[in-house]
Amino acid sequence: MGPDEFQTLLRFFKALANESRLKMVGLLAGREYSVEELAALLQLKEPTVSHHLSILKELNLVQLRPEGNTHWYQLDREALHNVNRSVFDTEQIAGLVKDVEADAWERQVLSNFLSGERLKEIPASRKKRWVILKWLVSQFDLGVTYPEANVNEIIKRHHPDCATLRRELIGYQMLQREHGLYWRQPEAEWKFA
Amino acid sequence: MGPDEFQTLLRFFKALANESRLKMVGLLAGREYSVEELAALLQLKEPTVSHHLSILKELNLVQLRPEGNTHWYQLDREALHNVNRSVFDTEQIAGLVKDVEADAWERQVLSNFLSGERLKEIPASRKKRWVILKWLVSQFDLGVTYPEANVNEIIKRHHPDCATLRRELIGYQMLQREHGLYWRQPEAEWKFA
DNA sequence: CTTCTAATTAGATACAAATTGAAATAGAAG
DNA sequence: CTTCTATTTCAATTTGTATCTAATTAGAAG
Repeated sequence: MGPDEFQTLLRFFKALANESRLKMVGLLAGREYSVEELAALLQLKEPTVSHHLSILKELNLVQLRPEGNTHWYQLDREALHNVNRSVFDTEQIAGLVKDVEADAWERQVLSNFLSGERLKEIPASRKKRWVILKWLVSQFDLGVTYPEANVNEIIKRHHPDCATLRRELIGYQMLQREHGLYWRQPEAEWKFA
Repeated sequence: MGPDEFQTLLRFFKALANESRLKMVGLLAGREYSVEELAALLQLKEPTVSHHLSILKELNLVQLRPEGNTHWYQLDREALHNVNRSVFDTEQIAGLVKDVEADAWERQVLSNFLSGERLKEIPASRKKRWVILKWLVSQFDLGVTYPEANVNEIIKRHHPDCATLRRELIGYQMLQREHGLYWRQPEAEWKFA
């Protein structure tokens, strides 16, 4: 389900999210009504009813049968049923929002805490610290072993407190240490908890 | 389905008839999100997201799982499914509007053309004339035979043109005539066409 | 206890939609 | 052709809702 269908679905909900229109759908499910009759039943003026009917008509929810001056409207059950199926197949709901960028939040955290290559401060909350550390560890190359002095130097390019950040990287197992040598771990090995 | 359920249904449509909320439902169908994350993903401020979530929450469309300061929300598929069933069973839709008075239009026609017991004018359109004649024939008693002079007299209480009205009553077979005597027909015998 | 973080609530503003009276249109009737 | 009726279109008003900033609450961490 793509963005087009999302907009269609949205228009459908907007159409039925109105007391007068929802009542009209209920009435028209029973039998045909003219604009005049609907206006009387719903206590509205004809122009108002006509406006609502045009909205339902655009979505093919109602059908029009002209007879002289009178326009008879009735519900198109088939159209209603089609929308039903496409809406409430819960498997598809998740696909509605393909256009929402999945990592927007992480990019926002980065842009909040970074000033160019410089880390303005270390986030206090674990969730955000995680995002920053992911970025920080990407400054190291995979498959390369670094002596501690080298690690500190790289971190200091971005923030003065290299001790804390190094400890955090180890804690989340983004960086691994053995015999005073450090190397970057693949993402699968990181531990959030 | 009574008026309460109608209002619930209406609130449901209103809840989903909003681009931000519909996207949220789509996202939350996939996994849990915090308010902060949703705000970033949808490019909204946290208070706005909070407001939308409260609307979805009132309808039990989403569930809240607090964890420290973070509030994790996710979709309640069950609730969504329940609404689905109650909505699109088209047999029930007609019942939604029990509260709409079925004869509101006819009563309006009567009040437009009557001034007390007096008929202000004879409606030109067939639909409305039918309503007026139904009322007029109710002035006669069932099972009683009236001579023409008597019929005219009764009609003249409401409108001077008793000839036209008498002819119309006969035409629609609301009144029956034989050998100069008239009597009222039961409603089943009337002919609209 | 104080500080910080995430979420909610309150108040204000701006945008979108519902409703209506008046005017225009299309068809029926005289 | 003119008149009348039902509907629709148009313009203007009102109502309602989404969104924001600022202030408040509840929980965590120092």
